[in-house]
Amino acid sequence: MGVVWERPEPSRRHRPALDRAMIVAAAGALADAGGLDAVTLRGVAARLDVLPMRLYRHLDSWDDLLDLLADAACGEIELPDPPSGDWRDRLRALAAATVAVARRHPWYVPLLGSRPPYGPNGLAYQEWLFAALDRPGLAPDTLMHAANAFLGYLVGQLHLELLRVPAGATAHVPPEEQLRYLARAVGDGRHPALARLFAQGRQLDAVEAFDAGLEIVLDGIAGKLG
Amino acid sequence: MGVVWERPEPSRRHRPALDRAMIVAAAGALADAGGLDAVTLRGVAARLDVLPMRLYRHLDSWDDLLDLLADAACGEIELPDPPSGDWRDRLRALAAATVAVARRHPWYVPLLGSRPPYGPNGLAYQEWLFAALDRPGLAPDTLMHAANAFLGYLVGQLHLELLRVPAGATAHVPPEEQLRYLARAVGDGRHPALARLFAQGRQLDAVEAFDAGLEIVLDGIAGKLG
DNA sequence: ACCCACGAGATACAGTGTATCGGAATTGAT
DNA sequence: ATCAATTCCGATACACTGTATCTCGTGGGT
Repeated sequence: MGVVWERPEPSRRHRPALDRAMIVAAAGALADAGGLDAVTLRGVAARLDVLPMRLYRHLDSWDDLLDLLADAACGEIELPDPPSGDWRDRLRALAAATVAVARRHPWYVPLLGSRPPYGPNGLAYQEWLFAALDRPGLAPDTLMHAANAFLGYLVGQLHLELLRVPAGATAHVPPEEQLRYLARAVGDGRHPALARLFAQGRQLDAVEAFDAGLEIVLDGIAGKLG
Repeated sequence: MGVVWERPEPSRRHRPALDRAMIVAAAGALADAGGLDAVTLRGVAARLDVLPMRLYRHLDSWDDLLDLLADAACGEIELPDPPSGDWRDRLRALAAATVAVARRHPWYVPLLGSRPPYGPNGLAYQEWLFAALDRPGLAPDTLMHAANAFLGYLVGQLHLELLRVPAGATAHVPPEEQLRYLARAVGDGRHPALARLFAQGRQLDAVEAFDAGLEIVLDGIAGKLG
């Protein structure tokens, strides 16, 4: 146990108070640096210069941290206040604010699709969305369906976007080889439609694809809202 | 090391040949039983009555198994051959076949959103989708945007669906308490739109929500396809 | 001034995916 | 048919996860 003299002074009690916000901030920083895999209990604790088990004083479990992290990212989404324009403009603004955060924090995307959006920021987000679509006399079902289509597209497209850019986030397979494989696989004669597109050589730009899809969804919603 | 006599006879060589298909099948069975978390290298090996490291003869890494699993699930999606009806009918059929598999194998949803869809079945799926939308004279960009909107909605909505049904898949929080929390949180006066919907008491049915959203997206696509 | 209870600290455990290494079994060649 | 070579199985070990538990030093209440 060591002798008294060389034991560090118990200057505790003045330690930085360590609250949930600090923990989430540390986790977010780790995620920004190394992706979701990089955020680990011991990692967060180390970044806060604290022993791992101390985090359990503020978290019930690891999943709690993911929920907090997701809601924190959601809180970074800038909801225009007051909302302006017609519902199309408002939804466009909401989508833009959301993708901005998702592209800044790619780790937010899997969380967005896997954690219940019931934190304070998640609720505020939903409130804003429903308020943006609602209008006197609108049938509740129509409202929910429109909001759902919007959210569904948003979440899915963000996932797809993430799948495209590294073109194989799984391993250290160089994107170039991935392309060669695709060319080979698609050119086997049994994928004429894909081969045609592939021959076109037109790479699908992420932001263009997102915007075009969004307009499609908005058009569809417009059909229901009248 | 034990004596020779009590060492089991080396009757090997007649062992079941253990190929990728068996491994994927075992993994799928585990996932069906206990979710994606239940499929683990040692678990799969145990189910095949094989030592864990033997799987590495057929897999380069753990991620490989997830890719194989995703593509296997994708292969379960029944693509009507030949495709029939107009493009709307075809896309509806494709969506229906996809959700059928996703609801049968909930573990497929996260894979769908996180693994590149470039396996043989994934490519076949995409080929079918593009072929279903394509027509002579259609601009390639329009084709891609339509397919993208469709896929984006599909992937996202399936994720949302998964988020709704357990209403908190994260922990053993009883759905009832989750509801009580929501009622409290939404009724704080700062969420009037949500509160209104909540008061309506109308629960969002999964299949109804999916179908309604799909029609919205299809309407939007129709606007682009003319 | 005493006691008690709370929280920090360390260690330990059951898991995960993966690397490595010795030896057995199968294959190919002489 | 015998020997050499190669393949691949079996086991152990490692680094890493999240988490439980147990022991104290410490601070605050009476």
